[in-house]
Amino acid sequence: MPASNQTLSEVDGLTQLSFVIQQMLERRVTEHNLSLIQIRLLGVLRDREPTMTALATLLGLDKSSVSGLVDRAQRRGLVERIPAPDDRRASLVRLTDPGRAIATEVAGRFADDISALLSGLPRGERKTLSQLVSKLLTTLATAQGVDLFDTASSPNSP
Amino acid sequence: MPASNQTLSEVDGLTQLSFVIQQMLERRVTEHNLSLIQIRLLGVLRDREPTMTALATLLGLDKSSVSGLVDRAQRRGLVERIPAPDDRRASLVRLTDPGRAIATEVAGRFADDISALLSGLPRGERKTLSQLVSKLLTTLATAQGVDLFDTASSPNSP
DNA sequence: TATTGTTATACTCTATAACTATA
DNA sequence: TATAGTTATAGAGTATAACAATA
Repeated sequence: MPASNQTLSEVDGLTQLSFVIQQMLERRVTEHNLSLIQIRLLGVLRDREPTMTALATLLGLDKSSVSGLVDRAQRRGLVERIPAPDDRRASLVRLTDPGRAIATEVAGRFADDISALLSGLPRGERKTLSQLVSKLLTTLATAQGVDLFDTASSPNSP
Repeated sequence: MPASNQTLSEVDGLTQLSFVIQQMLERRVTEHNLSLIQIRLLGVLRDREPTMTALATLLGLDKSSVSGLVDRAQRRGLVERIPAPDDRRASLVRLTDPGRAIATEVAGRFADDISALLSGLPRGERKTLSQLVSKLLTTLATAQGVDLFDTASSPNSP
């Protein structure tokens, strides 16, 4: 079933907004000579020390892809591999202090960008927008069983 | 200056919404075994026949990157290079009929996804959300001199 | 001389398949 | 046998630098 006529500009608005936000993130990430996937790696490690396999699941990648990803991040001193205490086959991946600093800084600057974007609206409208967006996301999460509070924002279920 | 306390959940909501929308697009694109940049290429060609250099500007890429991009799209029969009538150095890039069909289908399915997402809100709230989003984008465009009506959604100015 | 486009080269990111070390 | 992780290989996507053809 095709989209109805009346929703066309609603569709375009949300679409363009999502592109604007993604571009803001992209800009902050490239400021640190990182890629989106690299910052996503640092992001999921902020509150986890997963095995390579668990990391692959979190990021929605094959484990071989994660091997290379972690290799490159480790070469830059952003993460480290430590032996898993209970399984001699496995490694745990951990953020280093510099890695954590970068993750925090990028997240902060990006949040500031969004705040600045929102500051274009008066307080009341901002509140209304926020409520509607939350409702949209809640409805979607209910319909699809997605966990909105997982900061990984990965396209797969844990 | 860091973000104010009260805007935190506003920031998260918009951020998550943008990720949800990008994932919807990503899913529609991979259904056709294409990448985001390939569908963006087809998208900008829907109403243009640019030179390689102009295409590079539209997509925000180096011309050498566009050479490869167009090569691969051409190999799949989605675009074609035609000689520029006035300059024997230049080529114009044009969508083929199959390329246009795919661009139209992906755009349509994606628009339907957004419509479905929005259908989670009653009509009045949808209208309000749309107005607020438009206002946000208009304010941003005014501040930055961006053309919101350029479907390329490219991170650079024409 | 300057511009248009391609090519050579190098790197990141991704997946599949084969491998090793351990369980 | 099964699982955790790496490696080999292949391909897309990107940029820089060098180049040929044309302006």
